[in-house]
Amino acid sequence: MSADSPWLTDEQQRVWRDWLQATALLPVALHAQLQADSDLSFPDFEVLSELSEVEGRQMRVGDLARALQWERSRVSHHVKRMEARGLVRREECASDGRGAQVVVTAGGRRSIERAAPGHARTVRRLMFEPLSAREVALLGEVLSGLVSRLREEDERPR
Amino acid sequence: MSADSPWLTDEQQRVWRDWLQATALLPVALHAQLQADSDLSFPDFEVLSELSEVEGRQMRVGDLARALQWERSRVSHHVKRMEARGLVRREECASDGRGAQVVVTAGGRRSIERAAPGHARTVRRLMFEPLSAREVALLGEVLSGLVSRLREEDERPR
DNA sequence: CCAAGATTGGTGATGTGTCAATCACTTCGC
DNA sequence: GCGAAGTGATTGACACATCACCAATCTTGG
Repeated sequence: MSADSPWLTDEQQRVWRDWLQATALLPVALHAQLQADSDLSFPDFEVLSELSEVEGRQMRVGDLARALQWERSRVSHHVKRMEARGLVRREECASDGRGAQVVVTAGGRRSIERAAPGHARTVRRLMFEPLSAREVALLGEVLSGLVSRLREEDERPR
Repeated sequence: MSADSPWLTDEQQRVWRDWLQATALLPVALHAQLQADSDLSFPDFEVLSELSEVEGRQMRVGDLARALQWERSRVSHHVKRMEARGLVRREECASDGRGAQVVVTAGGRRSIERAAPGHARTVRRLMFEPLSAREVALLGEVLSGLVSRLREEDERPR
């Protein structure tokens, strides 16, 4: 698979491997930190972060899905598990009978407050502090280009 | 969570979001391409790639795990599923009674041969071709630094 | 008003990944 | 040789993600 078709140059090959490695290992590191400081998984943390940023610490399922860029059903499943662990609560929505509000519980709030500082520190330590300002800027450009290509790709009728 | 503790600068915030986005969307794009050309998932593809590179297209479970940097049990589960779909076969190992060889079947070989060119094209198109040589080089440096920090992190007694 | 269609959220099935435990075999120290 | 420890691989339980589908509700054109 390396000689027959034009695969990747050696350098590209190295970069690609490192990309795969990094994208595999970073979640592991973040998960480990979250577990050390709290009982949250990374997805739990994302949900609670999003909810914590709004007035009342609650949000409709669909809005949460849009904010996180998750599928609705993923939110639904995940919220169910989080509810079972007492991190959030579901409430009926007054204005729309179909709707559901996801509300952070006191326990959920405690968890994310315990987890957040270490999480921030870990992201900074692993990802940003070792980079120069120029590197951060360039990485940003590369990633934002990549993201926009990936979004097009995603929209694309197949 | 943004004002109280020193979280991330606005720029870092943006880069971080794009990182998360990119690492979420790229697998989706690769998966879509693989499904279009073959019946393989990305992990299937990784397994078959690794196996295809060695003499006899077969490997011990543990060696496969090391090559892919997967947990043994992940390999075991995954190989079982692939075996059910006729992509690989397990064989007893002659030299070590505990061991098992994972062998690519004819069907597995057909699948990866159908999938590989499109996969390579997709990686190049999305990841590399839009980047300048300098960007590739810099991305490479950033990633390899990140990977080595993550590896240390992973070793670290906790 | 009301039937048709869209939207919201949830469910079950399936595939995937981790962890802890287990089983079978090998190796090592005596 | 032989028991203890180590190693290779599998398993089961669970967390997570996606997909296809469904029920309830809302909205809208006639």
